[in-house]
Amino acid sequence: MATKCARCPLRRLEMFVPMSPEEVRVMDRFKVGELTVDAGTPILQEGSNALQLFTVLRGIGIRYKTTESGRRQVINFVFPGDFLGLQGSVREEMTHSIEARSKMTLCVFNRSELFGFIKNNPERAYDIIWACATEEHFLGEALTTLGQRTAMESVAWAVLRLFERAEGLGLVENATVELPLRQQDLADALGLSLVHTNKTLSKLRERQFIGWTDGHITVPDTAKLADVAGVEVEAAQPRPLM
Amino acid sequence: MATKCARCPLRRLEMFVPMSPEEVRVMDRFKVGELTVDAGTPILQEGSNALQLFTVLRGIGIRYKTTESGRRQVINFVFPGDFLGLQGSVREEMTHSIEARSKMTLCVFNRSELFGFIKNNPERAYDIIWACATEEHFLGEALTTLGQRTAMESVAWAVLRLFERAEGLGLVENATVELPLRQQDLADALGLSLVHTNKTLSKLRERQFIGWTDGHITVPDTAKLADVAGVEVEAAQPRPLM
DNA sequence: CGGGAAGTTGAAGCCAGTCAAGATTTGTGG
DNA sequence: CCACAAATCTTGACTGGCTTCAACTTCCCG
Repeated sequence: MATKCARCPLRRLEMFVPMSPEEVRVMDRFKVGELTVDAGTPILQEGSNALQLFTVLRGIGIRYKTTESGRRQVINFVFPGDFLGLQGSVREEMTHSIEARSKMTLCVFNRSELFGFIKNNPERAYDIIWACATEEHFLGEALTTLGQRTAMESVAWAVLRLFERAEGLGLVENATVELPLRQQDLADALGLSLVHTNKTLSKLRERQFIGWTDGHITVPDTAKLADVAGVEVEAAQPRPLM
Repeated sequence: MATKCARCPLRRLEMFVPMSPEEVRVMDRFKVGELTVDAGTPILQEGSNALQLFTVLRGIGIRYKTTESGRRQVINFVFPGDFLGLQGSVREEMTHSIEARSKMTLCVFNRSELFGFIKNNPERAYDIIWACATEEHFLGEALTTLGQRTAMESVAWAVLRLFERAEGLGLVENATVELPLRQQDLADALGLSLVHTNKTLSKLRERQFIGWTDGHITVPDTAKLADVAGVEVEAAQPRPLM
């Protein structure tokens, strides 16, 4: 049985902007179902023209593109509250793929109803714009990382941002998150080889800036890690939840 | 005297989605003025909280971020029809700067009126989402370029995409565009050193894939250049014009 | 207990960065 | 209109951070 939006566990989190009961009811009507998938399942495919939009309720995923030469670029990591499939709805087709990294639960919406929904709910249109602008901000930072930072700075940056997102979602206990990511995912996100990513992680571990064992990431001091990365710690901004 | 939207030279171009006369009138009321700046002028600053939104009417610019260590990452190039300052309107502040590379003319809108405007014009909300999703698509491709492609592929990719955008705007004559970009801009966009960018451009010139002299870029055969870059030629999609 | 996926470590080579100097173009004031 | 300065482009030589190749370890699951 699908979760009622009013009972959505995410809405209780401080990081999400509250909605009025009426607004929640509207979301409930827009929602057409729920999808649960296992780790490793593709959710949206590059080049496809999916009929659905999703919001992540539970679980972690990755967005990635594949080049003609068979290499893979991880664009971003997907966390609960993220909105998936907008590109496929607004443009002709998806330009990246999304795959589950853990078991995931997704709220499903009909793409064909999107325009009508926006028309009647301008606040939600604004929320979508917010999400999109935020994604753009992140990608700009990622681009700067790949273009201008050393491997050491890049890895520190990526671990920091992952940790910060998890923290906002209350997934951090004892300065530790469980994230089912492989070193290969991180390497592909940063444009580094697996070998070099591994060696860089080792150095960061050695110097006690991070812990990364067995899918558990520890950051004892985000300020110190931010310093290694050459960036500022980013305070979690309240975000809208669709 | 500010140009009336009904007489906007961009609207005549095939690449922009037509608007009804009434829609154009609404845009005209939203527009509060026009801004003309010289090459080199900063238009929006990273970290600032600008009160204005812009649409580019004429001229070329660059978006870029600066790192703490003083390096510069060019995020994207700005062309006529582009919408500027959305991030500053929706989020707390701009996360990148925008600077004119040629003399530019911009249509000015009030940021404070944006929400009301969206509310009353859901088609425009959809257009903003479209623009944002398209930017996201581009940034994903840029990320893939920096992360996975060689210098030769990267430079070919960048020149190709610049050329394609210019072509859609009717700026290409005899397979040539005039773009007031320095090699340093291209280098900073691709995360390459100026020296290596220069040498790579030389090779592409030698092999007749491109011409780049004196701010004039020539691409005799986009398909061949796309082949070097390892990407597909991207057909110009019709885009909304605010 | 065997096999595959993920992580670890060492060694060798190269792509791209850095340093340096000169050529060419552009701008500016006398 | 010339002279000088500043910006941009070009080319060569050297260096090093990261990639690639390869082997080994650890962990898990049937």
